[in-house]
Amino acid sequence: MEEESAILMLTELYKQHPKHYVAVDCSIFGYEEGELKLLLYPRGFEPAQGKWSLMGGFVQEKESVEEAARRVLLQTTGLKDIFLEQASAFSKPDRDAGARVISMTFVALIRIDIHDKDLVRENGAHWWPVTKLPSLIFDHEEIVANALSALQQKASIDLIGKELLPEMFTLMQLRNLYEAIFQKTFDPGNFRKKVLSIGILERLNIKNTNESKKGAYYYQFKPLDSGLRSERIVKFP
Amino acid sequence: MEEESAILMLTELYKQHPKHYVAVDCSIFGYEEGELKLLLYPRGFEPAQGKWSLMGGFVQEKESVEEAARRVLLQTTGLKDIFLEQASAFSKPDRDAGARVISMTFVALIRIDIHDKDLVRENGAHWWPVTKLPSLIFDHEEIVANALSALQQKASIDLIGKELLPEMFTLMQLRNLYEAIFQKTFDPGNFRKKVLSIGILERLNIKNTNESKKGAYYYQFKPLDSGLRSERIVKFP
DNA sequence: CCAAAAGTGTTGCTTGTACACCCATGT
DNA sequence: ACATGGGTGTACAAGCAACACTTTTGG
Repeated sequence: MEEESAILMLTELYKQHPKHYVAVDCSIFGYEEGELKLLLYPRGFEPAQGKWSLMGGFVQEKESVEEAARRVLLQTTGLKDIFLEQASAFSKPDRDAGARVISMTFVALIRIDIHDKDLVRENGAHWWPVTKLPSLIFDHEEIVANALSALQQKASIDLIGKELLPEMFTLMQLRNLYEAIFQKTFDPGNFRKKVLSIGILERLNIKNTNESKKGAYYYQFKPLDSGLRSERIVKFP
Repeated sequence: MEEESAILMLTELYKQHPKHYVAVDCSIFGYEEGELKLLLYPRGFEPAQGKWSLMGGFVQEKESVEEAARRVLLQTTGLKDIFLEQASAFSKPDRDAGARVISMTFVALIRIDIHDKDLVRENGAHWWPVTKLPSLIFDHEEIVANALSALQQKASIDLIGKELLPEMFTLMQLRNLYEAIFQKTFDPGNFRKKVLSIGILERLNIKNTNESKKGAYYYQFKPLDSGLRSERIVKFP
């Protein structure tokens, strides 16, 4: 009773303060045809018709911002269990033309080879190479720049690829992914040695003979439960 | 006109969604007597009376979350122009007993030697060594853990100290700060060489003779405008 | 045969790390 | 005199970058 009335008082205290719309905006990255790509949606209505936009949505009453972001991703790509990480909050009072909206932004990594292409097409969405992005709505260009540098940061600490590449991949494919993320080339020999030295890749006895004459072994990430996955890279680029 | 009515429609669209209280919670770090300390406020009322809490406040209509955080910091420490950086958002629907509150958290670094001690005392606040923190309200312990690792991350990329130490400091003082942040010792000789090799410190012709028999030169951070401050450390700990 | 990628090896440079060592001085 | 921190030097190991070289095979 004591306790309950105390909470009531607290609730009263809060009422002096304004409430806000809270949104999530997701920078959804994928990798295809040697390029890092971003999933964008066209705006069908004014203001800013014709401009492109990150996928987003509003945070509802009984969900955390992460849950809201996962809901949005499921709705738009049909995928559960994808990599999702908080980036920065964007909150300038006038950042959205419609109303004051505080946006929590996320970085999502998706395997383009398994997402629901029909669902994406249905929404009019399009995968844009990050090197040739169109003009974006509101402050979304700033959000994307922020997401990209968060992605680079992550890629230089952890070996990513599980989230963006197919189950099996060659070391050249992994290197091309890293070159797409950092927009620079890596020495093939050194890249191979560094990546293998981490010890989280497993060579399969299958070769890819499409992309080279000699044929390159496929690799996969060791299963998470298979004992020792040290996981850490000290520094990448 | 076209434009205005379009914005009206947009505003209508937003109205389907709930609004939320948005708060900022600041992990305010300082350095004193060889220890890294966190500024905490006692809760004078139920629920959770007697527990301690981070300094926070609600985001108002016409301010960004950063502006809200700066406002809170000014109110509680009397300091403007302090280092402030976003950490993570915390948003579980039931994280606050009073109501559903979404909290954006920040890391703030302040120089204990110049903050307004009276103002802090007035609020009943207390500087706690991070190694001996009391029990905190709600999810604030999780927020602090997150802030601490963000601080370590930052300290390993940039040379911090300007934000926490007095204008002039000896290299031992700087090393002690880093030892407090990482909770490990650093080799004095190696630390000195590494830090000086960055080239952003300037030796003064003044010696500190209090803390050692021989006396140690004071250093300061080179003024920002003095040409080349490369600023980057590759990796610290 | 030749181009192109796969895969391995070598070498030199930079960095980190663990120390040893002398210096200055207050107690 | 000696303990304490200041400051410099050295020696070894680890990691990285540049690049040479061999292998394989489709065109």
